[in-house]
Amino acid sequence: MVEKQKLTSKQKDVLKFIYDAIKLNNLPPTVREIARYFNFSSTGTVRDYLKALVTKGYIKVSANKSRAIELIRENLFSIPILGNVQAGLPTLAVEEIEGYLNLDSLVFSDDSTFALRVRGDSMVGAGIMPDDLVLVRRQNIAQTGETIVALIEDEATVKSLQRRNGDYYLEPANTNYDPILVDQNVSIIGKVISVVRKFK
Amino acid sequence: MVEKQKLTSKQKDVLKFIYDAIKLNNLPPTVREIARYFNFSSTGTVRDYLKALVTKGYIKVSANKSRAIELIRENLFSIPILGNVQAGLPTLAVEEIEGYLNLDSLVFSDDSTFALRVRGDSMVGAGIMPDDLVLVRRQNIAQTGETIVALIEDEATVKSLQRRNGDYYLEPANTNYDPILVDQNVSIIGKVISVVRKFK
DNA sequence: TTGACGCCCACACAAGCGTGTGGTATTGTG
DNA sequence: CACAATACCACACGCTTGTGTGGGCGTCAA
Repeated sequence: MVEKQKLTSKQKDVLKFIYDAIKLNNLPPTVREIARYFNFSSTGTVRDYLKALVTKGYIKVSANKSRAIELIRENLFSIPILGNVQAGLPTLAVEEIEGYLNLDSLVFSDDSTFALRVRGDSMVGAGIMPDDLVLVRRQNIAQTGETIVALIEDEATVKSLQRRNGDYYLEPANTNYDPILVDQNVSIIGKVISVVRKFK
Repeated sequence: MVEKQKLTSKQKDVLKFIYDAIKLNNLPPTVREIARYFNFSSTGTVRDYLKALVTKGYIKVSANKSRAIELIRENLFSIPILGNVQAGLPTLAVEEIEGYLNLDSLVFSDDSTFALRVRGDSMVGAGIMPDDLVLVRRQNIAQTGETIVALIEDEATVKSLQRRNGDYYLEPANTNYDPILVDQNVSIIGKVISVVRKFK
């Protein structure tokens, strides 16, 4: 990792303005927008600041592109997954980051993906609780062991697909319920690709 | 709830390109960059697409500003929640939609939100399984009954905060484990706001 | 005292850019 | 059938934009 050099307070001001613009407007400022804000009568002044911020490792600018100021930091669209958490830290330490939670596949889902609110407790053993939301990709086949959504006489249910003695069963994860034989009354709607639970 | 208008597949392509540009380069594309990517020989074509995306409520553009394309997150990052599922439908019927799963809070988060991979089975009773990801909002206080992340001697753990006889306890949701008294060795890191589990 | 650096300025230029104004063709709906 | 929407096109206008080239003044370490 490149050592970051110290900024002067004015350079910090400029960086903060750029940072705020990106956060608030989702759009980096132009050279002239920066100049206007700081009452610089010359765009060259801004260029000097940007150059300083670049050489000190705080931003990245692409040549000949408008608004092409990039903050050197992690992506806005993902959430860091922490490997471990340390005490008393107000912000995150970079070294702790194990990866990033990427919800891309959900964001640009086509019509074949939907969410279903879980009713009943037949899958609590698999950590799928009542009122959880399961994300389902529509498909009418599934593999053994997968968690699926099936339709039993017009009722949607979330179960695990299992095979025993050549027959397929919808198996609950709760000993209070019995497995259901997959026959012509049962159709597979889709496969559960994710479980999401929100707390207030 | 505002009805979300459908996009054509080409419009979706354009929207995805914009989304990718913002995500990858942290910079919305210019009209001509979009035209170049799709081999449009006219910028007017792009304007037509942008206009369609605006009127359908997916983006917002500011006049006379370069790259001023903004994603409207509520629409982009949501998935329909179905109240019930009907048999044999290749696509979704609008009447079924109970609401929208908004992943906004997950996708766009500030620095105070992070994800933590759950280790151990102490919360399986609450549907929080090993290897699940919990989304945590940093805060050092919590209310009784909330699921929290606490630090016990430098080890992060997910538990339910409970109160008994004037004392606070970190209570597991697994009878194999005992509650832990909240004393000076225990500090609250944050509150679990969501649980996400992904299936391959 | 030389030079690097921070912090400003003026002016100019070519390319970049959003927008305006006009088209054509196809498709689906009332 | 008319009409709207979609999906493109050409061309031009004028503002916007990053960049080039030049300068000045002050500070601080070598």
